[in-house]
Amino acid sequence: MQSRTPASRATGRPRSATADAAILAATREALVELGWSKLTLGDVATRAGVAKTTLYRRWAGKNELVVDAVAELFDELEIPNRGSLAADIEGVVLQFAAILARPEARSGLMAVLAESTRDDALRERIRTSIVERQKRLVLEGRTRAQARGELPPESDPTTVDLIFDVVAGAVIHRTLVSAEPADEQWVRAFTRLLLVGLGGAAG
Amino acid sequence: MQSRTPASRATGRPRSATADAAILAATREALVELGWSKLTLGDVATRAGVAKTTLYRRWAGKNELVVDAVAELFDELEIPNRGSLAADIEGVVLQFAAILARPEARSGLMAVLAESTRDDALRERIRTSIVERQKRLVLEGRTRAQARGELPPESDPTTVDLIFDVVAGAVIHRTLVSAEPADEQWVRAFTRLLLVGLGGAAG
DNA sequence: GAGCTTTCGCTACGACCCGTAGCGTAACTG
DNA sequence: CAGTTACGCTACGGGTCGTAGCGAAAGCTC
Repeated sequence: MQSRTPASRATGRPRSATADAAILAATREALVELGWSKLTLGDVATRAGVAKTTLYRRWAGKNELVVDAVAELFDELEIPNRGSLAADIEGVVLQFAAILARPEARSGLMAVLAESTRDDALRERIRTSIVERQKRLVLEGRTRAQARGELPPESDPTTVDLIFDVVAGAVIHRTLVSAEPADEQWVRAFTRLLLVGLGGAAG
Repeated sequence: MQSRTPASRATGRPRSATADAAILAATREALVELGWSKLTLGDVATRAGVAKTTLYRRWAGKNELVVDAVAELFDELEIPNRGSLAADIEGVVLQFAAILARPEARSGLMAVLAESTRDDALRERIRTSIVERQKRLVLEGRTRAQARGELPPESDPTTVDLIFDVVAGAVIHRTLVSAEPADEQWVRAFTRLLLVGLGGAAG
């Protein structure tokens, strides 16, 4: 998850785990107060109570640091078992929306995504530490729905990717671009659209 | 569209329209070569062949400049009339994906969106100059589909916003986060999902 | 404990970019 | 012509970057 040397040496003074947590927390705090562009590593170091050099020993730069700081926010996501596919979708989308409503997630996530368009290593870091880990939610929801008979037992792997892009993309666009809350009403309408399509929904 | 004084004065030396175009083109060029974070206004000025002070007289900062530079890319969007709602959607989504495939759109758009989470004026600038102008495509497509009898003649205004978030969000997430091309195959699958929903599509 | 290794906090540094001020010149109006 | 505004250029203080060097601290092995 971090950029330390692959095999941790058995000898010498070990790195402080407390410092790691303090730095990541300070990064999120700075994201809230300053946003991405005005966030400086020197400021983060001061907030965390560590030296600037300590920070540079662990992370290559601002991008990598913010990815790790933001990734922790998404670890709490779980898909609830509410008895129906529609209810399960609504539940997980609301959780996702709640995370994106937090300012440290908003500015941090979009900024590192922007940087990742020009940095393949960074994009891979984002994919493995944030994006790909949440696809399990789609897989789990589909498995449950198939067991209930709500979805055909087919299993095209590209369909999972499509659904993930649609769900995550819609929520992100709603909250970060349109800047409107993804509240219960919106989530219900979105879930209905996702399940029955434009033809079945109110046009 | 730019940050000049509201009423252009009748007296004095007029601002060079050539310089405007050169600066915006230079900004896109710099976005391609350097990306957002390494783009400097001094460099843009040099590329455009103007003085740095000239640039600061017209734009308040990097954010506003990039918004204008990127906004021009989206003006070419049109929804084609292909005879069916599905074909119309596929056509406009492919156009949208083609724009997002360009590096100057990728890094520029995401970066200003990230900044807009902490700057209300910037978000409003993005909404009026980029986002809101493309909602006409959804409205136009729906009107056509209703005339063809493909959609009920209802007209819930929030549905348009929902569809826009779903379409734009999915394409953006596919191209910028998943980093996979929104090619014809993907667009066809997405359109089918949008029209008939999860129940009708292959699960 | 002694000795080794690595991390830590601290200071200092050159390099770069920021955003603005000041100046003389260019372009356009009445 | 005078008046007004934009332009190119130079220069500046202020801030951040990322790194180097130092002595001290914190572990591990013997």
